[in-house]
Amino acid sequence: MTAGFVRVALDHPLSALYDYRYPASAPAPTPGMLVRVPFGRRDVVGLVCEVSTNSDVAADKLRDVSAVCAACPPLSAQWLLLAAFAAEYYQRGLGEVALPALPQALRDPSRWDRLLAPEERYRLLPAGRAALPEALPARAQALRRLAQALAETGVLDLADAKALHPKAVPALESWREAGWVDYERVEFGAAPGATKASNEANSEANNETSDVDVVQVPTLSDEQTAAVESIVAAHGFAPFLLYGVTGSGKTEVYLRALAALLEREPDAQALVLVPEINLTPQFEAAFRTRFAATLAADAIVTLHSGLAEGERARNWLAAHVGRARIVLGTRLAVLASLPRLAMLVVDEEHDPAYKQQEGLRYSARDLAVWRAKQLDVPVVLGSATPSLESWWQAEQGRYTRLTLSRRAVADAVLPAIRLIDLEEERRRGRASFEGLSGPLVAAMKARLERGEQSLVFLNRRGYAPVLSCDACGWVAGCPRCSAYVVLHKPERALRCHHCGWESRIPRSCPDCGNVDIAPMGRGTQRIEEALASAVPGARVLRIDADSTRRKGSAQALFSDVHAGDIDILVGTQMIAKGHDFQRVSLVGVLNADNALFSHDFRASERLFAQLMQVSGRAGRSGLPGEVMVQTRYPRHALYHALARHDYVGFANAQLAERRDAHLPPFVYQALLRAEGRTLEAALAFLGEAAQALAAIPAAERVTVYDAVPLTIVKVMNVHRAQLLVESQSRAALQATLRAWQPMLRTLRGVLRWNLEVDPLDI
DNA sequence: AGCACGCCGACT
DNA sequence: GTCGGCGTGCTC
Repeated sequence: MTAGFVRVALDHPLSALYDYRYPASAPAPTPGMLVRVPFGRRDVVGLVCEVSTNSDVAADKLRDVSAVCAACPPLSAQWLLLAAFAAEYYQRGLGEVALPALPQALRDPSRWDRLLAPEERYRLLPAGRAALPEALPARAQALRRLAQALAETGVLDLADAKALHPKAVPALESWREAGWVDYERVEFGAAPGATKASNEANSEANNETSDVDVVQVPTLSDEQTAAVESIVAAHGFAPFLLYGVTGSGKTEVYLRALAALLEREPDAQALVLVPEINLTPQFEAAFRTRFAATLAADAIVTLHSGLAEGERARNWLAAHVGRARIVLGTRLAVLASLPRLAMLVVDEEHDPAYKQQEGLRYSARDLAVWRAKQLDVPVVLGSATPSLESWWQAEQGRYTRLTLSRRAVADAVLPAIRLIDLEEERRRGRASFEGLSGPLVAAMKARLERGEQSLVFLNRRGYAPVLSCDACGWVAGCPRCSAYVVLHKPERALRCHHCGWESRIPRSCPDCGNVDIAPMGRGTQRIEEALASAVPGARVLRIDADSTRRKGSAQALFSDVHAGDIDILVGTQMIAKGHDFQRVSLVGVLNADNALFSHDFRASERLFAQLMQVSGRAGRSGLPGEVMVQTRYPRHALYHALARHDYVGFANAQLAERRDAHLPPFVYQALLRAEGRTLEAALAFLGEAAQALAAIPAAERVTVYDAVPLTIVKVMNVHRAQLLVESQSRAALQATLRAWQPMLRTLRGVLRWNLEVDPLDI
């Protein structure tokens, strides 16, 4: 006896939906429901996409839905359309898009009950915090454990309490009568981090995170006012490109526009995307402070991969049920379920971090624009250096451009940018020390004397990128990759940045026995070491992926900088983004030249954005800022534009070049990548793929390039090559790719392959 | 993607 | 004689 059939999407590479019988005893089926189904030999969670009274699948193959997640409201039809669009556009199966977009905890049926049940918990009140430690007899171990658990986080889940003490309930109830704790029952989906902030017992913890935000609301500049007014006045789909120089107060524009929206529409939700996890705490603090009076604390939630599974699921559910009004997150948040989404913001929209580089390779910025269009709502893309794609949209008038041309803080002007010609320094015999030129060292010393901070940017971590032998030319390479291994001095190791392989540093050359093997080139560790002697007395801190490996350590390191405990900060692009350093008045840029001559046509766009971004860290609070760029090509057009802060000139010149060279955004591209045991196998696969493509009718308007090895051909003993296809017509490219995939599946000889639409790295 | 089945080389 | 290598094929 069944009520009917459901077509279910599963996280599985085939695009097909799978039919299951739906039991009559279960609640009526609807699209968007989560179900547990048997699949092959295992049980998986699937998403109901269609409900039907019949099925074309043979009766002996059909199996039953084994459980229904009834407590979770179904995903909306609009969310299903978003998933379907992303699947189609990025050439994936619906299930491959929809299921990974859900929090992991929801994909585990054994956690459904706990996740979706109302949470019962006790909250420690200030009176209890003071009185409890005194009130408990020293012998009462179990009671003390309860009190301690309460004191740690301020709340204690009923289930956890029972695990700590068999008679926890009567104990907690007696504390409640004494006015020490409070009992609360929280509907599922509430965000615990958010409710915490509303409680005075935890207000200290809240203040700690808000050291960078300004509590009073700043006055807007004319340009900011105009930008806010345009956004607020928008109705329907309205894409804005908020082009604002670094420090011009783009965040303030977002805050005002969001405040106006949330006030006008009491149910509306907003999605705010930031490029990386490091930036969520400072945004969250700013948002919480600003909306403390108007929004319930649990109406602001964050979504990013740094959250624990449980918290991520609760935050996701808070958005899904509409309790969260503002969702602040990294790229994965663009796929959150937001039933009343009314505005989207993408901060630093040019940032490559918005592009997912594995699995479903989506652009969160592009999907944000799509969602805005689907829902007929405004979307604000903010950047000091917009992506050429977005800039071109604005040039054509498809996006409304809002310009903030001046820094927001009174007296804060854009920093002076000075190019230091390394060739000339050398010709004139001027002293340089370990890659730090004389003028840069002198400038850092001056900052140290004035009690100001310097920032040194070098996009290369480790001590030295190469270890080589002078005598025989041996170079330390990775045994598994076609790449040099990087010398890491503090860790006393050679490390491959592509596969993680590590070895001890050899004392002599393994080939010829020469003991004079020397590190070549410089990474952040070496610069950190050099700064200690170049600028005596300076407190130097390094921030890069190595120094922040431990969870949460990046936050701690950055707060040292904000607190003024650091004189010179050296680091990779991690230090370039978003941070509002108050005392930094000097930025030094080392070794940026290699990106000038990259074969990747986007390299100069990226470099320009990065240098503008890092330059923007200087002089934000009104101190005169200075940027020194060490280069061997001081006459390069990119540096010229940089020195004039001329994004517009740079962007228009780049666009002209792109147009002449038939490059994006004037063509649409896709990349087929293959991984084989040998390079020949990978290339052969791509060759056959190119032949197969020629047979597709829509491919008439598609250009296929020769298959080429990737720059790093071998990673983890796997050889990689790629094939670029492009077209002036997005539709033709899409149609071609769709017809191509089944052909690719019949080809053999390769370990793996994948298709990427709108690739960023070529 | 998992997870089976299946058909050939080096080991208790 | 088996343990196990990864090629091939299937999952409602």
